[in-house]
Parts: sequence; C-alpha cells; structure tokens
Amino acid sequence: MNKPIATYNELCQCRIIHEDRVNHARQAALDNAEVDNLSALFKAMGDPSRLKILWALIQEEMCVCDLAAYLGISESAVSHQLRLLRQLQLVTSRREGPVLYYRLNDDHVSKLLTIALEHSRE
Amino acid sequence: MNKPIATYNELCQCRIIHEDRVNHARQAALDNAEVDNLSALFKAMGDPSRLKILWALIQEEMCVCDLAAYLGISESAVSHQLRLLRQLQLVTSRREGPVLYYRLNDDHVSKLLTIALEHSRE
DNA sequence: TTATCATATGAACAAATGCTCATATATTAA
DNA sequence: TTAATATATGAGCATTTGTTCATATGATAA
Repeated sequence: MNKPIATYNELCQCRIIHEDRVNHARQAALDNAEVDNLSALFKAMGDPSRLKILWALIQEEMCVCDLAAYLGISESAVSHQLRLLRQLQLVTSRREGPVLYYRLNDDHVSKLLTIALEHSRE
Repeated sequence: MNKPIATYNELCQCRIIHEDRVNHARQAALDNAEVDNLSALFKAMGDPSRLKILWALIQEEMCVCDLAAYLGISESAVSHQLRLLRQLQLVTSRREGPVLYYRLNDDHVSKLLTIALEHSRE
C-alpha cells in the first residue's frame, strides 16, 4: 500500500472509457467566466431567503423594510442578500426619499422560476 | 443599552412601511415545500462542478468515469454530485453491464441554462 | 468461487455561506 | 446644526458544502 494517492490519480487518468465523449464535452464546454457567471446566478437563486425575495418582487416592488417583515429576518440580512442580487443584476432599486424600492431587473428571473416550478411539479 | 436584541426586534416589527405590500406578498407566496424544492434545484445548479456536468450531458450521455476525466476531479466526487442530481430528478441513468450512463432527465435543465445564459450575456 | 472494473457511500475536514450585531452612510426634518 | 429614519457594510460565528480518502456494493469474466 505505497503511495495510494498517486496510484489513484494514475488509475483515474487511465480510466477514460469514452475519450471521444470527453473530447466532445471539452469542445462544447462553456468557458470559465461563463461557468462562474451561471453558477453564481443559480447559487443566488438557491437560497430560500433570496428565492422568496425574488418571488415577492415578481408581484410588486418592495423596500428593505417590507421584505424584512415579509421574510421574518432582520433588515440587515435582507440588505446583505439584496446586495448580492444587485451585483448579479437580478434586482435594481429606485430611491424615493430615504426609501429604496427594489424590483426585478428583467424578466429572466420570472422565466427561470416558471420553468423550475414546472420541473418540481411534475 | 439594555436588551438590545429585544429592542431591535420590536423596532423591526414596527417598521413595516407598506403593510399592504407585505400582505400581498404573503398571499402570493409559494408554500414552504415549493420554496424548498425550488431552492434545492437552483442550489444544485449553482455549483460549478454540477453545472459542468449538466452542460456536458446536454451534448450526450456520459459515464462517471468520463465525467471525472472531463472535470478533473475524482470519480468519487462525481458520484456524490450525481447522486444529488439524481435525487432532484435532474439526471437519470441507464446501466450497460458495469457502466452507468447518465443523461438529463428532461429538457427543463437545458431551458434553464439557456435563459440563464441570456441573462449573463446581456 | 475469485479477481477486476465501475460506481456508490460514509467519515472527515477545509472552505464557503447566511445570519446577527455593531457601526457607518444617506436622506429628511426640525 | 442635530435628530430620526432607512439602508448599507464589516466582523464574527455557527452551519453548510464539496472534496478526498477509505471502504463497500454490484456486475462481469476467469
């Protein structure tokens, strides 16, 4: 049982059953930046609090305070999550005096939610 | 500065600026099970390794070994991720002798990826 | 049976994550 | 200016997560 790690890695490289499929996948692969963008987008939608925020904003725009009351978490937590959603261009905001009203940035979110609901309801 | 936690929570409940919007959001809200299902689905797609697996499987079905070679991670790691994707009905498998070929379970995944790409490319 | 290949699974651990708390910033009103 | 309201942000912490390693299971061939 010498060098089990090296042995494993060597084996792993020898175990490509369908090299043509691996090459095909590599040719069709997304570039790293796209993988990062997409996974960040889905990860953002993969948290229950953020998902509820997005679903709520499909209905109408809401301020941080409204969302905190709706979700039952602190305004600080909501604000942190909104920052993430803003960075990913999922939501945008409009200021009215001291109040910031958040809304969805475009209709991609609602499309994604619709398809995901279809999937989970089957 | 006595009982800062209680003070904060009390304030929080008093700070509902638009109670009508909060109530509207509550009426339109997804039930807990749906939130859990949807967030699990998006969370599953929010990891780079799993996202690459799904994208690869859009092209053609692949075995665990192929995917491990493609991703550059261990077969064990791939198998763990495939289990998660299987539980969420995102992928399904077909056995041919000792080899399991994985493929997408339906076309929801590719639809979700298409829309997400649209969003990130804008 | 035994040996081998392909995959699955449980434990463990480092890295990432979501929340709370404390504090800072921005706007408005007095 | 000062005070109050609404939101943002950084630090810290408990929980979650993705991977590796070791081992187990399942299928095939000898």
